[in-house]
Amino acid sequence: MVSSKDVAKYAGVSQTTVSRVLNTPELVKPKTLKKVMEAIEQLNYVPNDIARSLVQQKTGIITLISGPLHNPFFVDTTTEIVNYANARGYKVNVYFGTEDNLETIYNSVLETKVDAIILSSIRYTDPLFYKLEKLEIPFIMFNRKHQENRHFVEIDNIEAGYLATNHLVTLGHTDLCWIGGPHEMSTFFGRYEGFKKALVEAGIAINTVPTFFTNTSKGDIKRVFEELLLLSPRPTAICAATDAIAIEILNQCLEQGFDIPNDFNVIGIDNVELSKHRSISLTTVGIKSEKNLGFLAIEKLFDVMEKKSACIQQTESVKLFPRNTTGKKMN
Amino acid sequence: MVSSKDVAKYAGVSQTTVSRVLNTPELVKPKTLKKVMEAIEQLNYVPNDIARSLVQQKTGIITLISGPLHNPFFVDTTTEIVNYANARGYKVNVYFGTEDNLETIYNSVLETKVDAIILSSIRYTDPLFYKLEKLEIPFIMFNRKHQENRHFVEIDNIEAGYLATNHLVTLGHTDLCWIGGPHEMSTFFGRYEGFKKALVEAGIAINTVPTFFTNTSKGDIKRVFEELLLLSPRPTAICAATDAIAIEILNQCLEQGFDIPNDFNVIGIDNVELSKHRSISLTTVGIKSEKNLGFLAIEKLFDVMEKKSACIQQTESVKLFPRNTTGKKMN
DNA sequence: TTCTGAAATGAATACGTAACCATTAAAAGG
DNA sequence: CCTTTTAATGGTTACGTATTCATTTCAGAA
Repeated sequence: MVSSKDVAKYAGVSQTTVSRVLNTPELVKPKTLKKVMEAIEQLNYVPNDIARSLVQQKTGIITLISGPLHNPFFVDTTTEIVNYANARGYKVNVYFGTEDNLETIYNSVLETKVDAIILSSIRYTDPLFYKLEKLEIPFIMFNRKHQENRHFVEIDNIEAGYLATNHLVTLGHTDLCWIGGPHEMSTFFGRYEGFKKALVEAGIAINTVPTFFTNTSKGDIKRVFEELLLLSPRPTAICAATDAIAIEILNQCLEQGFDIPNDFNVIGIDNVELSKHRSISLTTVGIKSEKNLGFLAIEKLFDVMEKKSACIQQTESVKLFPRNTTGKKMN
Repeated sequence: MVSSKDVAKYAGVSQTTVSRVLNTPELVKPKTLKKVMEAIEQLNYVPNDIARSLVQQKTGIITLISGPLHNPFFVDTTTEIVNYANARGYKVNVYFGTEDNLETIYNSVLETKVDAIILSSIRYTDPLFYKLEKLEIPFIMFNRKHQENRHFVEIDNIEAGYLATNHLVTLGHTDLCWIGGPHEMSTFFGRYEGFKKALVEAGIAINTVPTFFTNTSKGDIKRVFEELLLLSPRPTAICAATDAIAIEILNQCLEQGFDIPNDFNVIGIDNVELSKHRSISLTTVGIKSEKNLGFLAIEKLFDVMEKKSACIQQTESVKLFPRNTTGKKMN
């Protein structure tokens, strides 16, 4: 491998000068500059970014721990995060966390020198949070947040759950049901709180309403839907905690020959890009901002990296996006 | 930052011994081992992977240059590639290439020390290929290939185009049309060749068949669809070069109030996960293997990294996946 | 007890760069 | 022409690890 020393020797200058040519060319005489540039060209020299990282104590890498891409929410956020970071000259180490591999990922990440970390997969009481704080590098959580209430960008989950549920109530549904995920995640917890709040307001007794707290894999949701079909009275409206769940419920409904929204109303939360596709056209609740949560988070993360902010605590307001999976209840 | 030297001092041993504790613990006396382990614990020492990379000349990083995730094909492949590499202990630097940023990405990648590169965005005559060969690190292209015909995993694009077209012909369609992308990409080129081959066999004159070669952004496809609606005779069957195109065509059809498959038959190529969703249920042609192209490629890349293979040249066979966007032509 | 070989440890160095400090060359001022 | 600045360059070191080679320690055999 050809190093800056080789270039220096070839050009008849010191390694220091070669370094200067690359980093502060205005400090080197035009004639020497040319000489060195030619040597670089001749020898096909490429600076070693690892060595640079070592001496500068900065890697130019950001770690992203995302949820899996079969959840369309993470398709949207990963896109924004990676593209934004790249545009700012950073590389992005991407991980897709699931139940199984999360511990492994955390260990790997904690042993890797990076300039910042952005993650979504954290649980409300996750000990990882404290390890991240110990690392003393900027980090931010998007979507989910931690009980310590620091370093996060989220949507107003309670309001989101409330708006979604309220929409169904307003359409005349009284037989609702809830399909959510584990309450160790702040998103599922908050959205369910909103669900209950809307039920109370509507005068519906919470204990009469079927609720499912499930893992969010296809198989799990399929099982939930099968259970749901056995309920009596059968719900006419399904409130899903995320678009990902809602979209898989749609899949199951169609699979079984049901008609949406006539047999079931379905509403989600997140307003993912895919929900806008005319084949899906999912009614949902999502962030008011034009930018998605991933974008907002990475933007804020850079603020922290540049010391413009110290600690991010941001909750974005939400609104309803009515589409074709919900409609006035027929009798 | 606490280094192995600090640990050494604290434990009263040499830095060499600390290094041994981490890498070859069987070579160090149990008593010393314990002493050092405790020091590591006490000082909260984490090895610096950058320094390690520098001395070992290997980074544990693989670069992935993928297409954008709004193309569902890359959702599937990115998932497999990242997860496989992670499982094998590698980190993955992810880039999403588009027309605009590809040059920038290439430059960044060429200046970054990594252990291997996997990419899909290459053009048939892309000079990048030669630069990659010069780097002398393992690399592989998936989906698209380069004119040099080395280092790739692809599907049989000609056969794919042929099967898709033939399916429409068999259903009784005579007014076909083709929507593809720029022919500098081997995928689009090959699939169109298959399209023509099937037309010839069906006795349809190629010059009577409308063809669109477009960029694959939503806006571009919308424009194409609007043009298509003005054609006379209006095509009854649309052959899209990729599922991504097909799915956006579906979106446009529904947007305009058309019914699928009655007003238009639509077929894609790639058999992406999303095409299986019941709301989409896209007829398509895809790889016969259970594994997707991304998985096959990353697997092969590891073979190369481990010197099990020198140069990959793999073309996977394909088959038809009939679903609900095509059907017998009604009169 | 002494010798021999293996086991355990340490000292020095390399990896390739940027940064700091020292030095030389050139330009400006009297 | 000499002095004083300023521009341009070079020598040396630090970053934190793994590796190579040399040295010490120790157990077992003679």
